[in-house]
Amino acid sequence: MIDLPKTYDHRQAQSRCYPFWLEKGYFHSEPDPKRKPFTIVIPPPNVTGALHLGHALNNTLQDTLVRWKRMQGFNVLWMPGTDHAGIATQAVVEKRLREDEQLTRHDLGRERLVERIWQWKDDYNQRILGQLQQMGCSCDWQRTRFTLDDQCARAVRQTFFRMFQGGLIYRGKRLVNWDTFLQTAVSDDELFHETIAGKFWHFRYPVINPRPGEPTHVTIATTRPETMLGDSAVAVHPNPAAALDQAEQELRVKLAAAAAKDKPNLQTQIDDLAERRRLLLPTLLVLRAMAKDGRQLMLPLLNRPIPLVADAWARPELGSGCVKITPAHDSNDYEVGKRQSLPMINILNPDGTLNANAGPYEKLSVAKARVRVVADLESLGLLEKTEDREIELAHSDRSKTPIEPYLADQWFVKMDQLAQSAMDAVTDGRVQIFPARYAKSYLDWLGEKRDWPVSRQLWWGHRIPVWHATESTSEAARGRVHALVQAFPGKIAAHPSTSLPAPQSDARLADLVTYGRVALSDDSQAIQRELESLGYVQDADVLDTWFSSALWPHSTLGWPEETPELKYYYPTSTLITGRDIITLWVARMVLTGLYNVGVVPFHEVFIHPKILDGYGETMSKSKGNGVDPLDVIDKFGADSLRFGLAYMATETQDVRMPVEFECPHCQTLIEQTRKNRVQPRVECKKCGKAFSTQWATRPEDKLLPRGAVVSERFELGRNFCNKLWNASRFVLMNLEGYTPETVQDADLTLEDRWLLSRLSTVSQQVTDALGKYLFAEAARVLYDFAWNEFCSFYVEMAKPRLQDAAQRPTAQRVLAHSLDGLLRLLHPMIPFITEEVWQLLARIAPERGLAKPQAAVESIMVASWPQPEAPRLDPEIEARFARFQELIGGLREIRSRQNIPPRETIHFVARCDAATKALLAPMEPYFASMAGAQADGWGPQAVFPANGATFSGHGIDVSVDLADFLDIAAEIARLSKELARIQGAMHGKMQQLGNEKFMERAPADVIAKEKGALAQLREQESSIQAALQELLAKT
RNA sequence: GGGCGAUUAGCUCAGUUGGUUAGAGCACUAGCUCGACAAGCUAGGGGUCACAAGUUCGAGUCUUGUAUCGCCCA
Repeated sequence: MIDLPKTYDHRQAQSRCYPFWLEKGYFHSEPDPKRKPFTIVIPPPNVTGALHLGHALNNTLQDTLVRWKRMQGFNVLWMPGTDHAGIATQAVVEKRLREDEQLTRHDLGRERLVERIWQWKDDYNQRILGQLQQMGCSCDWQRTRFTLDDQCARAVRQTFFRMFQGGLIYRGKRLVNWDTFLQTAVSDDELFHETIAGKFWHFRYPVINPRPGEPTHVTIATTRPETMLGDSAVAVHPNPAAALDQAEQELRVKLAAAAAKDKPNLQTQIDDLAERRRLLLPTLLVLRAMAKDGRQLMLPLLNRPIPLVADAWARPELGSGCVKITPAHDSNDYEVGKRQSLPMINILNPDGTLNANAGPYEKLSVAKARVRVVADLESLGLLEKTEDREIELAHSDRSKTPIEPYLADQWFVKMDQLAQSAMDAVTDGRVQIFPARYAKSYLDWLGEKRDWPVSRQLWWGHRIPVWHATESTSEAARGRVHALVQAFPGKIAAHPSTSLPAPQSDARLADLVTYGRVALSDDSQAIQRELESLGYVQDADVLDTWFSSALWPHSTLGWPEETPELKYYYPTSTLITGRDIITLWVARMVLTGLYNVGVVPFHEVFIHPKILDGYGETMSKSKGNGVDPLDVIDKFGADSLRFGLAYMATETQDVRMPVEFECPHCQTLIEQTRKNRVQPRVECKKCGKAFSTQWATRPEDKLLPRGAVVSERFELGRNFCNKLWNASRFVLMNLEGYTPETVQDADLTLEDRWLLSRLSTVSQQVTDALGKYLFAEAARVLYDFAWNEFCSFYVEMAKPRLQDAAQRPTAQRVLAHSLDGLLRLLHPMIPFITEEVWQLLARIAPERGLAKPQAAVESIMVASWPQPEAPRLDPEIEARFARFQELIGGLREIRSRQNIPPRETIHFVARCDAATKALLAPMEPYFASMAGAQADGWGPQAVFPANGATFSGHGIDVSVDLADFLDIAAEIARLSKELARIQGAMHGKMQQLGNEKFMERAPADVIAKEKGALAQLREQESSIQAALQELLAKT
C-alpha cells in the first residue's frame, strides 16, 4: 500500500522532477532529418531585472506548447536566452553607481563601466534562468544565448556590414528625444507623457523696417520660451482665409452631429472664428504678403534677423495665427525647417545646458535660461501676456527627466524595402498572427516605413562597426583604405554613396577624400588593427538593442554560418509574445529574417494578454504592484502558477489580477491598495505585526520579515492540483492486486463507457484548443473533466466496484488507463504533479491500456499525446448517463431541502417506462452510495408513497418517501418555486410557438426542438401540480 | 486626434456560426469529517448581460451611437 500525504507537496515534486528531466536530456534537441522539428525561440528577457508575472505567463504558454508538441512526437527545440537591453541596463547600473558610490560613468570610463554592467548581467542572467527553471520551462539550456555574446555579435556585425555595403544604412542629422540626464537619445517607445502645470507665454517680435499699413510686431506664443534663442523663422499660413473656412466647416459638421449639451460650446467656437476672421484675417493677409516678399523680423535678445515664411503649419484659427519656428528643438518645426530650407540652430549641449548659439545665455540650464529669457523680454516690453496651461511633457522612461528634442548625428536603416517585405509576409500568409486583429497594428506601423534610428549614445551594447578618419588621418592613409576596400570586399566596405565620383573635380581624389568612413565585417581583425594604426577610430555609439534582438531567430541558430541547426530548425514554428512589442520586435525579426536568410523567421505568432493589477494598471516594480513568480511558486507551487496563468490566457487583450500582500507572520492576505503598495512597511490587520516591502530602506524596516506579494487568483490552480493529487492518491491506493489485461468492451459498465467517451471527447477538445492557442479553453475543459466528471462521478462510482472481487479488476484497469490519459492531457500545463503521479503509477501499474496493455515510458514528458479514439465516442451513452446524473441530483436536492441527516437512507419510487427502468435500475448501488437513497419500486405502475416529495426528469417522475421527516412547508415552497420556473418557461415557449412569424421563418429543427421542450415542460408541470395539491390537502 | 480592446453575479472571468428563462471559480448562506481530497463534499441565494436606438420570428451575441476604463500610435 502506497502511503501518500493528503496534500500535494509541490516543493518535493519540483525538486525531484526537474533534475530528473535534465539528467535524462529531454530538453536537448539535435537536428535529425528523419524527424519533424518544432522550434520556438524565447523572447529573450532583459537582464535589467528579475522576471515578473508577465514573463511567467509568456513562458508558461511557451512551455505548454513545447511540451505538447514533444509529446506529439516532434523534435522540439526551445531556444533560451537573454537580452542585454542597452539603455535600460546601463541606466540601472549607472543609478546604482551614483547612489552607492556617488560616481558617474565618466568617473569610471567606458571599459570599467562595461565591466560593471557585465557583472550585473551575470547576476541577473543567472537569476532569470533560475526563475525559468523553477517554473518548469523545458528549454534547451545547452544552447542558451545572450544578445551580446560572440555568436550574436557575429550576426550583428555581419548584418550591419551587409546593410552598410548595400546602402541601407546612412548617417544623418535627426531630431531625437534627448535624455539630458543619461545623455543619450531615447526612442519614442522609451518615453512617457505626463501632464504638468505650465505656462503659455506670448511674445512680440519686431518687424524690420515696417512699411505703412504693416504691423510693427508679430505675436507668437510658446510654452518653452528659451527655445526662441534657436528660432530661425516665424511662419504664417499661406492661405489663411481658406484655412479658417475649413476650420469652420469642420466645426459645423461636428455641431450637426453633437449632443444637445455640447452644442453651445461648439457654437461659441464658431462665433469666435467669425470674430477672428473679422479682426485677424486682414493682418494675416498682410503678413502672408510680407512673407512672400521675403521680409524679416528681428529676433529679440540675440538681435538676429529671421525670415517670415508662409507655411501651413501656422494655424490661423489658433493664437495670433503666427508660430515661431525652432527646427533644431521641435519635431513639427523641424519639418517646417526642412520644407523652408531654414537653418537648424542647436542651442543645447548634450548635458542640457545652453551652448554658444544662445549667446549671453550660454552655460545656463534650460530652466534658468527660461526665467532669464522671460524676464529680459518683459523688460524690453515684448512680453504681451502669460497664460496658465496644462502641458503634455515627454519624459524619459529611464531617467524620469524631461526630454529635450535635440538635433544629433544618428545612424539610420532605410526601411522602405525592408518594411514592405515584412508587410508582404503577413499579407500573403507566410506569417500568421493570432489573434488576427493584431495583424492590423503590425501592418499599420510598418506601412509608415519610417527609417529606423539605430545608434544609441551608450556604452553597453554592440558598438557600431564603423571606423572614421580623424583630422590627423593623412591623404596617404585614405589611399590605403581605398586599396583595402578594393582588395577585401567581404571584410571592409565603404558606403556606396561615398564612392560616387565627385562631379566637379578629379574622381580619384574625390574617392580618397570621401573614404572617411568604412564598416568592417566580423572577420576583419587585421584590417581593424591596420585602420587604427592609420588614425581611424571606431564610432563611439552602440546599436539599438532591438537591432540584435531582431536577428534572434537566426543568430541563435548560428547565422551567418550555414550551421546544421540553421538548416534544420529555421524557420522556427511559433513565436509567443506580448502585444507591446509587435512593432519593436516582431516586425523587425520578420524583416531581418527575410533580409539575411531570405525566409520568414516563424510561421505563426501568438499574442497573449497582458496582466494588469486589480485597478487595471500595468504591473511594474516602480509602482510596487509587481508580483515575483517565485513568491507564487513558493506559496502555491509552479503547477498552480502555470495552471492559473493558462486559465486566464483568453483572447482578450488584458487580464486583471488583484494583488495581495501575504503577512509573513500569520499568512493572512492583505489587499494591496494604491496607498499601501508604496509603503516600506505594512501592518497586518489580523495579527497586528508589521512586515517589510520592496521599499524598505531604513534598517529598522529591513529587519522585518518580507511580505510576499501574491494573488489569490492562483488558488484555483492550487486547489485543482490538490484535487488531482487526491484523486490520484485514491487510484493508487486502490490498485492493490492490479493486473494488466485486455478489457473487452462487453466487460465495460455504463460509467466505464461514459468516461471513455468523455475522455475521447476531451482529448479532441484539448488538442483543438492548443492548436488554436486557446490555452484558457484547454485549461477549462480539463478542469471540468477532471473535477466534475472523473472525480465527482467516475471515482465515486468506482468505490463500490472496488469492494467487489468480480468487478474490481475491470474497475482498476479503467481507472489506471483513464488516470494515465488524464495525466498526459494535463502534463503540458502542470508538468510537475503529472510527472510525480506518473512515476507513482508506474510502481504499481507499470503496464496500462485497455485493448492492449503496454509498458509506460519512464517519464510522462516523453509519453505520447492521447489520440481521440473515435470508437469510444458515444453520444448515446453520454445521454443516458446524463439521465442518471439528473436523478442523483434530484435525490440530493430533496435531501438537502428536507434537512435529512446524512446518515439516514431515503426511499424512493420511480415512475417511468420500461426502457428507463432498464437503464436506471441497475444503478441502484450508486443511488445508495452517492445519494443515500434506496429504490423501492421502478416502472410504469410504481405506486407513490402517501407522504412523498416529488420531482420529475426526462421521462421519469420520482417520489421520495418522507413519512418520517416530511417538512411540508419546505416541500411546498420548493415545489412552488419549481412550478413558477416551469410555468415561466412554458409561457415563453407558448408565446414563441404562437408567433406566426416564428413558425413561418424559423428553421424546422428549431421549431421541433421548441415543441419537444414545451411537451416536456407540460409533463413536469402536471406532476408538480399533482404533488402540490396532495401536500396542500395535508395542511 | 487615429487605431485596438473591454464593460456579463460582490470579485475575477467563460459564453463557438444569433435559437431552451445566461455559466464557472472565489466570496456568501445552510448542512456535512463516510477510508481520495476541509485547498474537500452536498445543496442554495445572487445577474435589466454599461446605456440608447436599430436589424431579426428571436439579440449577451449583429449594426450604429453614447458613456466609462485600458492599451498602442501620433
